Amino acid sequence: MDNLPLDAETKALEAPHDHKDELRLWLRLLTCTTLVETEIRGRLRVQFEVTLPRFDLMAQLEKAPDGMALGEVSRRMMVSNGNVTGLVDRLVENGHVARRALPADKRVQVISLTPEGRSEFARMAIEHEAWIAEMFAGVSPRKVGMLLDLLGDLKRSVRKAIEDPT
Amino acid sequence: MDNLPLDAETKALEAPHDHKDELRLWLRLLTCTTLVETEIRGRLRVQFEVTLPRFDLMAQLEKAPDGMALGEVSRRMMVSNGNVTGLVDRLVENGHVARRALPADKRVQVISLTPEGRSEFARMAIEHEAWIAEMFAGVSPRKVGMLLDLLGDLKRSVRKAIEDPT
DNA sequence: ACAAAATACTTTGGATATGAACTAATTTGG
DNA sequence: CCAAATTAGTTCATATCCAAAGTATTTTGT
Repeated sequence: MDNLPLDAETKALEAPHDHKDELRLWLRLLTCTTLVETEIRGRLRVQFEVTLPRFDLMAQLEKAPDGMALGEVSRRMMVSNGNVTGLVDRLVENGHVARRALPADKRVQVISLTPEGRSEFARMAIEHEAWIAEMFAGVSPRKVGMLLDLLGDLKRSVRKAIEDPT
Repeated sequence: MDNLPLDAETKALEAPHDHKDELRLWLRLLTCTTLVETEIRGRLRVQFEVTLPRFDLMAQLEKAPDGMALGEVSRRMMVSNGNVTGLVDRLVENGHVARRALPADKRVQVISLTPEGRSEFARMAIEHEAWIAEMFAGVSPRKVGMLLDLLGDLKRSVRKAIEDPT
């Protein structure tokens, strides 16, 4: 009934683990993200009367002083084009963002922070960084470094699985 | 102009790092989560015509054979009460979930999977686990274990920061 | 007992989000 | 050149999502 040696060898070679740990890891990753995101969302709303998606969009623009095409924003934020259109509409309306058509290619809308948007973002970004530091304070710098590395591996793995036809 | 020894000691004692790594870690965490979430959402839609929030809710109910109060679902999913109300409405409508009032406390709505909901979820859960395994395949089991530990630390740190008045 | 506080959920109004269909502008192939 | 394909955004319908206000029910304090 039992031919243990063969089984053991098969086991060792074929790495039979059942992926429960991977599933647990995914759920834990999601929990961490949701916890941080919910807290940040609330603080941004209370202290700056801004939503998280708007803050994220402004953060993208801060890194591009010469402005950025909507499609580029959409790719970087990993959200749909239609989503960005609406987000930008509201940010233009409240004066944080300016949009201009590119003369060379009239399909392209380039957006950038207005001076008011830039200074408002600067205020928010300082607080935002402090909030993250506070929430991550219980993890040593060494462990933060390890997490950066390991999540880098994870990111590569996920991207590969998504892009490859398999 | 420079009293280096003092500065150096102060530096060492007061942990002078500037939290840039923590910020990078947060952004990387968010990227990983978004990548996985977007892919899972798409596959659930194409292969099972179900949305991710509905899948998540059904996953909660699967773990509670005797049903669960709406508030408990809301807490576990970390979403608002009103959100759950609408989600359950639609899941009841399509026959995956049943709701009943608790006789002992008429405020409480207990929901549970219907037989159809349970078998449909079983089909989806098998695929779902395989998708995660596929996406995480590039990370060794050892690193998966390390990530589980480190994200456990992170989760505790974030929870502490959120709950404590500081 | 019973008014006040707390609890469980629903409703409401507004902001995200998506995918698909659509419009306008540019590139490409022949 | 110019029709066909591509590209960049917008619009549309629908589904989340939240915070705040509202409703019904139960518990509490006295």
